Amino acid sequence: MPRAPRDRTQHERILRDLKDRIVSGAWPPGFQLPFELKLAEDYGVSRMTMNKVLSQLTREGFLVRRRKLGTFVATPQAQSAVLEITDIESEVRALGLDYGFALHERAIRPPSESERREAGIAAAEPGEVLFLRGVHFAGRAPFCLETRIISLEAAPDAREQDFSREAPGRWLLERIPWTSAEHRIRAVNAVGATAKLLGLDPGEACLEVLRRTEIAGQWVTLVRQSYPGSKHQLLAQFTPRADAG
Amino acid sequence: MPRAPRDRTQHERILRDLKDRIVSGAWPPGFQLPFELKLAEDYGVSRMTMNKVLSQLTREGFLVRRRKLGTFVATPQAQSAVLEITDIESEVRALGLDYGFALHERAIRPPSESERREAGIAAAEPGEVLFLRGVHFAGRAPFCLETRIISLEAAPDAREQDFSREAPGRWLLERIPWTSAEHRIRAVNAVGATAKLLGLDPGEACLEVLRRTEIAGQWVTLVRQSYPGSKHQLLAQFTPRADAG
DNA sequence: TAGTGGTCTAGACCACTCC
DNA sequence: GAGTGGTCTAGACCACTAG
Repeated sequence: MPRAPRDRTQHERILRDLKDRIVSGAWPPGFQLPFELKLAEDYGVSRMTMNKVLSQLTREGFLVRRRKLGTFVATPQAQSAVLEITDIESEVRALGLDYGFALHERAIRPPSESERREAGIAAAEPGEVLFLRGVHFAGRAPFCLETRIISLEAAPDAREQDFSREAPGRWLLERIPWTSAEHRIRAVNAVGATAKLLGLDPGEACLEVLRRTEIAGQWVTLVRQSYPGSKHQLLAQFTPRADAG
Repeated sequence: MPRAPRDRTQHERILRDLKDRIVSGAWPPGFQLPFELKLAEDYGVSRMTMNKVLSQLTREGFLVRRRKLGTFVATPQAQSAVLEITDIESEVRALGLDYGFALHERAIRPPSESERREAGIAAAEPGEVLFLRGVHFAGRAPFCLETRIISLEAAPDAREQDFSREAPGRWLLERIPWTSAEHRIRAVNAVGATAKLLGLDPGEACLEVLRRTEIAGQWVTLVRQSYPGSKHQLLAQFTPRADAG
């Protein structure tokens, strides 16, 4: 056939076709596909186009390719979920609620011992950090308690910034290009100030997200966000696998 | 220059170079790149190779491309973390601990109302599900309480399977190719059977992961995993953005 | 209408790996 | 050595969109 009838592009149509065969089980794990050149002929495209499709399916984890041996349907192993975490203001507004932020503490000081450890700051580094603590509101209800330190070396402009109304997360997001970060997610019992600021009874379960962001190996910010456990849940959407990048 | 000296491939070398410029801030958000053809000439490659690089950076969220206008450095917005979730046995063994699984309940029955709702089973569907509840052990300590239902339509072999020793997660993972799934992560206070099976005092915080897996639109399994909050945390590694797939 | 990105081709050379 | 995937080229046409 010379050309596809109603598909957007050639490789899209082939991609869909191959995925269908794999997820339907018609091509089970371990199945050997025809060789690249043969597939290209079968689908009536050039080898380059076929290669594009097969490369993408390999990146996505559907296929395994080995020189001289051929192309095989992969055995599913690791599952990678993509956890989308927008800034909290967007999250609250997406719920159709008014958003607000109230700053409770602000200080410029050297990082504490535990902060050094968690942010990965070398003991030799003499710099100061901007410490912030505040509450995000959804409507009139506390939505999230945020405790954060910001590297004044990575973000010197933060020193002059007034975060009494604007949450630091979005401010940073718009200015600092981050390259990597790390999440730790755990459940804790709310105690003391955390419980009080979130309007919880002591002992209620909280979802705690600890995020460390860095740019090119240097830490930018370390933030701990506590959500009332009963009122919040993180959503993660699965994809077959992350690409190698 | 006719050819690169010591880089694996042309597009790898260009990819690295462009990423460096973006994350270093030399090309800030909003910066307009030279046109594709110009870049290809500058780097001494064909337009196809250059396009491959620019397409990948666009998929990864570093760039935004618009016909007629040009190519621009993207403003970072949504952060997507890749949450790697291996099966629990691997997780436990990675900690250097012995792994064990103990099945507490097993039943074949129609899904309950709430299970229907959470798994997305149409009321019309008459099928039965395999219900399982068991505890994963790390050494002698309870590591995770798992409550699961499996679609006997999607996985008919599960009916004959004895899960008294082997956890159903890995069994499924090796047999059923999944196409998508969804996570809900929240914190709850342990009560009743959950607390007892995990060896917790009532009221202690638990991390609860609810996962729904499907293949080609049909649900396969719905599982609720409860971890003692104080002893477990999820780790998520950041990447700049997920590709569109 | 003109210029950009989006896609595709036919052919080529190389690298790896099994035989 | 032979056959596979990995990469690259030079050129082409198309689709979208700003002006």
